[in-house]
Amino acid sequence: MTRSTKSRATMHDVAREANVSIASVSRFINGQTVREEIEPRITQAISSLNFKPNSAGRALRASKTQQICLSVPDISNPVYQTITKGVQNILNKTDYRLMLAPRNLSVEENLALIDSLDSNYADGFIFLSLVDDPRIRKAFMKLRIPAVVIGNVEVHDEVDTIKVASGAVELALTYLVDKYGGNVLFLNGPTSTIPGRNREKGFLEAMQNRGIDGSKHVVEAEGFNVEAGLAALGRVKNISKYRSIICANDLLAAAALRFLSTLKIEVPNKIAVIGIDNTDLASVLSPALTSIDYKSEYRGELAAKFILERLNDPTKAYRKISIAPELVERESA
Amino acid sequence: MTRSTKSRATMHDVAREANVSIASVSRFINGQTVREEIEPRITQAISSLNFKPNSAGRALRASKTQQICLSVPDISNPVYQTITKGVQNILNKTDYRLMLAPRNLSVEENLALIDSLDSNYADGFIFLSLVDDPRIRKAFMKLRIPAVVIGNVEVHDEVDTIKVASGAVELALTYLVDKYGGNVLFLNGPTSTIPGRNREKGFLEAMQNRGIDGSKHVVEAEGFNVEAGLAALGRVKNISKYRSIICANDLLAAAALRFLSTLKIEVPNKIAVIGIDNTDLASVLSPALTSIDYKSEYRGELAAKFILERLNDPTKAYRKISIAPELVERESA
DNA sequence: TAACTTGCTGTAAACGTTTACAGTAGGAAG
DNA sequence: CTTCCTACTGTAAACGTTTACAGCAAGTTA
Repeated sequence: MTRSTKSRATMHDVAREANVSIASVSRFINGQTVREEIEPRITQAISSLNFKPNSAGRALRASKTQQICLSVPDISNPVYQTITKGVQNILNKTDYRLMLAPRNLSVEENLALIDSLDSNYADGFIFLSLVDDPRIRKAFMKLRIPAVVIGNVEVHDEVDTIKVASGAVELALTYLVDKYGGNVLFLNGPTSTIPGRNREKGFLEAMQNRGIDGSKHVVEAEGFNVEAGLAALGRVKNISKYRSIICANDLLAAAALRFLSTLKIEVPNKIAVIGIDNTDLASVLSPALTSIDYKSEYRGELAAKFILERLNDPTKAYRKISIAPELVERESA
Repeated sequence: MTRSTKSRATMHDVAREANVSIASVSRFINGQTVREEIEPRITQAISSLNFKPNSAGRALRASKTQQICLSVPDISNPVYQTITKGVQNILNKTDYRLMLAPRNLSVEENLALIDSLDSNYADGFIFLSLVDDPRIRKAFMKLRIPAVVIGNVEVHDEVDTIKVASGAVELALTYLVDKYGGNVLFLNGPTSTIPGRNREKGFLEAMQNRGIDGSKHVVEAEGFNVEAGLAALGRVKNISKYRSIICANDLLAAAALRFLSTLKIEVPNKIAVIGIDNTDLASVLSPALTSIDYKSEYRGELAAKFILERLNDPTKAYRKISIAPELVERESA
């Protein structure tokens, strides 16, 4: 059992076998009409030689790689998996391929990534970042391929952007206050990240609107993950004075559920918990997590659509989309 | 604010600016030694022209794309995310890029994927599949690039393979029987999949060894996910007669935890639960899930390493690795 | 009939690299 | 002095496509 070894057939071979010019073969493959008589000859030659067009040749000549680069900050966070899934949903229907950029990028690594896109290995770029930096802004200006930005990182105006409208925390707070009263703890992620800053701002404003100084009711985890969440909750003195907890993402909410379950504090009877993102995780946890839906799969789909549309028509006006978050009620609140 | 628009500098431009031949530029870029005098001239020209080598040109001439294609069946399953992460861990240290193939592939779509790899858009292929089929076997024979297979899908011998040694279920069963006695339910995924078949076989044999007919204690979910798991458990009559549940993966275990929590059956006091895969999910759930570690991140890393090593040295002997599963004790058992 | 138009064809020139090859300069060895 | 070697250089030919262009046959119009 040995793998076939003879070298690949090229378009020239197909042309010779079908007794037509290489140009006709190319045109046929790319869907242009050719003389009716030669069509079957080409088809036959292609299949008998098992010809597959060479991507590099195509890419070089046509300056199109048929690849889209997606950069997600952290593949361990289910929200990015869901976004990736959305992107795939769309790309898989086309003949574009998905390239996954490295994750966990520092500012410098982000710069290197954006820079490297100048090497023409992708036709479009979907960018997410937890961090914001003037240098990233600057690097984006030099980018020669169309880009879509998901999230609140600021770059220049000539990109499509997809944000989630502010007010997610307000939404959660309204729900909780109506149902359980005003005694609410906010479990945030690191404020060194964009979502951390925004969600904290959302919480403080929402509390402000109710005449409460929210800053005394915030605890900040060192990461958007379970471990950091548990550690942060451990620092809260007398947690049972709270009636509900808003968590800045679903992983932190999972931490809250574990923390409370360890203390035998019933959810939602004693303390209610609400997450943000509404990832797949929400319905996996027990009790199932009430969460603010950030429509991540949809945002991924939208990003992919925007890129494809712009590749089709580069003159299109740039779109700045804002998605409305929505509360999805399950068991935890 | 407008993106720079003039066309990219090529190696010719760099050569002209540095007043050397294009060959010298190429050699310098690829790390060969050049005359000491011209080195700074090239460096200077590259940075002043902001030159980045064109991937397509390189790929075409050198028949190397610097891309590895990874095919995972289902991005929603945390085990595949973890494998992906492992692959990234290794590739990100090199100048290879990661391509993510479409997910949820039927046999036909798998065939098309394997076939398409003939288009030279990737230098190597890491293959995982839930399904097995003689046609896949056949398609693999024609594959012209090195491949690594993760899992138990059978192809030809000229690939590196990474399996998990059988005995995972035996491991779980021994642990449970020792601790809680022999009253064990097995919550399996679909037996139309390779893991479903293997894990059921493992359970039946392990029970057999203890003189028990395991087949009466198996319930099969229609998918490896929470919803299917809940539905399957709903079909079990009088679940409280069991003292423990082995679940064929962590998602099914999450389903079990939710199911039991709804019925107010305490875990592990009344019924213990054990999962398989030991994904990130295990430590997110509450109670934290005891699970059989399949070392997915490591398997991903290994797969990437194998591919890279083979690309460096195609004559290397093919490796058939078997990883020993390991029980990781947490709270649920 | 002539002059256009339509619809297709093949030739040949790109696209931006890498690399085989021949050439050269300078030093070492005889 | 010649010969040989070492270490580098530039020229030019690939790699496999797409596509501008000119050519041609057949059909349409006047």
